[in-house]
Amino acid sequence: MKRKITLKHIARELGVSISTVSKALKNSEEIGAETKVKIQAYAKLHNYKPNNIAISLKNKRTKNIGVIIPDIVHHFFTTVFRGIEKYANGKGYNVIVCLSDESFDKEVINMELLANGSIDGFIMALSSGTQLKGDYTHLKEVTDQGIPLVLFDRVTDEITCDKVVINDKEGAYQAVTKFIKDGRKKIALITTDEYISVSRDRTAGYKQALLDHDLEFDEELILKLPTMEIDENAIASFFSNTEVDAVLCVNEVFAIASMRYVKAKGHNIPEDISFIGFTDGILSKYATPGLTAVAQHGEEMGEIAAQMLIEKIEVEVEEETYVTKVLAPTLIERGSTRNNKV
Amino acid sequence: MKRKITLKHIARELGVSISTVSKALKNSEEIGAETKVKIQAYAKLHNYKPNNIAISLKNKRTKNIGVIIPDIVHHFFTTVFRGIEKYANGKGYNVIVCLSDESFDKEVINMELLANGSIDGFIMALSSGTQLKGDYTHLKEVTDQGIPLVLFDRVTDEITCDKVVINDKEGAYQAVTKFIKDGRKKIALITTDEYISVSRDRTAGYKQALLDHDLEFDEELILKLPTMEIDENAIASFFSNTEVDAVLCVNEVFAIASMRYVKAKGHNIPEDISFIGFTDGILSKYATPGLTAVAQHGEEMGEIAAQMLIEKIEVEVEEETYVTKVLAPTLIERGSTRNNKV
DNA sequence: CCATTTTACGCAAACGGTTTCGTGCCAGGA
DNA sequence: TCCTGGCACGAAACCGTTTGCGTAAAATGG
Repeated sequence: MKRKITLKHIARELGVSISTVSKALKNSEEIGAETKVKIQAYAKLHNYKPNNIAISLKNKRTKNIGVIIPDIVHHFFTTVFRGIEKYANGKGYNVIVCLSDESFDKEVINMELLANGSIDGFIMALSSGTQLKGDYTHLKEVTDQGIPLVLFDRVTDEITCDKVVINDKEGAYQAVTKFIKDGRKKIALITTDEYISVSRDRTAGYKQALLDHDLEFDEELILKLPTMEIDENAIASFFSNTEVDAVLCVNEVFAIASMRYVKAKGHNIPEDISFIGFTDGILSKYATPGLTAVAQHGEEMGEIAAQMLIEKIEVEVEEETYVTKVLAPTLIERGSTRNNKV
Repeated sequence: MKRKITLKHIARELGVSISTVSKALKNSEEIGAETKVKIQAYAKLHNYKPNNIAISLKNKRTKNIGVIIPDIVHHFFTTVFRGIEKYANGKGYNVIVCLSDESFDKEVINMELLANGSIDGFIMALSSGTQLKGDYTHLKEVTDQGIPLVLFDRVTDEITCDKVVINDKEGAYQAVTKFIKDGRKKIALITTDEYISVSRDRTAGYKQALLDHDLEFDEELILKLPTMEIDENAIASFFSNTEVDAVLCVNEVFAIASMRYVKAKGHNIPEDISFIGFTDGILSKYATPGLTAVAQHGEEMGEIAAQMLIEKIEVEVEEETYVTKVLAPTLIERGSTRNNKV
């Protein structure tokens, strides 16, 4: 077992001082050519690599960024993460991921742990627990310490920091407008509880589109599912009691589960009922028929978040400014809406 | 902006030495009750938290584990990651993720970077690039340095370390046996290139099951897709030229794409053709009909890998022993095979 | 040949902790 | 009064690097 070699080993072995070794390896002008060659050769031979931890301590820079997301199993977060990792890696940063599991407590614990020197900045999407509780002191503490923070997707106005979101209201608006253009009149919305910021915005877009096209807003046409898990019974009773010809869902799982139900009941998609779902993930793509979806551009969002964060980490300014970048959603048309290919 | 406070600050402020503060905060018996109370109160008031980096340098323990996987967007890797994160977090470890993107070079670079002190151990699944190249010197170097390593899913015999895999051969065997019991005779296999260890094992299980049930093995019934991306044309030409009544796919995307194609061609599933896919992911669950799948128990695999790794990190033994844990796959029956519910 | 500059390196502090080993002081015992 | 012991704390080494500064020895100049 060849343990890692340090400057000290090289110095002792070659009979020079540690600082000489350090300088020689940085090709400093201070060190004589002969000595440099000797030291560099020895270092290469023994595969010397400086210890990251020691360098971090010295520089107060870890080259790590912390990513805290509710869940990695959701396709959207996964794509965002990939964008973050890609950009960060290109800039020489590593990514530490913590899953909050939608829990306020886990979010707080993980942040505090990482904030004690392990990372140079955070990228995060708020857990539903945090949004429900409305308590953002853990974020405040982090920003107060001067640790850069970028929020994405699930954000809050309570915290002043860089943010990147898609225009959820606009996405819902586009979807509903598409339904209306296709002649739909009874447009339903399947969503989660209001405390999730994105659901709130999407509901607003839904209402706005109805209003703008002189359709009545009807509470009966909205189904709120309290959890991300599929409640088959709730879906069944909703469709039995409500007459609809189009359904907008705030995520693709809701959409796929609903499509499955109405297909089983003998309805045709998109002839009888159209569907649009948020999140253009793998399910939308491979569903039969393909699910028309509001693409959230997760990977791009991740790259932008990472770019904003690293910018804040690396450049010193006397007066910080914060921006909220709003990405435009894109409607990807597939077979679950009228007049389209499979 | 309240910068992080250090022992030095507290010491200076309270007129004691740094070591006194350190000991007081650890509730050492050496320090007088009065002084301890005073120091602890001050620390709490100013929210003192020790710097992780400094502790890492001192202890030569980072409490970080490195996870290197080919891609996070694949459901299987995602679930494994969740298992790892869950277990590791419970043990006070953070997880640094690097994506190799199926590339040998990225895998090597990321490993070398992390190996220089950033992590206490690695958990990884080999990239296809690495398996294709068959070069494992970067793994060897890591283990030679005494850094614990656990491989999962995509493993190699060339490296001596802990491993956790599912019995891929057995999974394929079970699937094919299921087909045969259902009366299928022309059983196809859609797979990737042989250099991926899991594909090789699954192909072996497929062949073995045919042999054991006196069915002829026919090369024509195997479709090899060179990349993970779906090649619609290859699928179309395969099904046009080959008569099959059952299809085993080495991942769910292949299965879903194939099902879609044969459905579009007017065949009924499972009446005319049955399907089974590996990876029991979200697609299998929400497909219509549901895809019968070989569950790989990713989350469990992740937990076990993390457990094995942390065990190796934390306990010192004079003679290391390595085990390969083989998990049993489970066939999850859904509507894509005969005699079953939707 | 002596003074000055340059070369080539070492010392030591610093990053933020932990921990071992002293050490000054006070109390108690003889 | 002197010695001993324990209490309460401080000094310093250490983890692995970086870097400003000091300084011998060599080179240069006059």
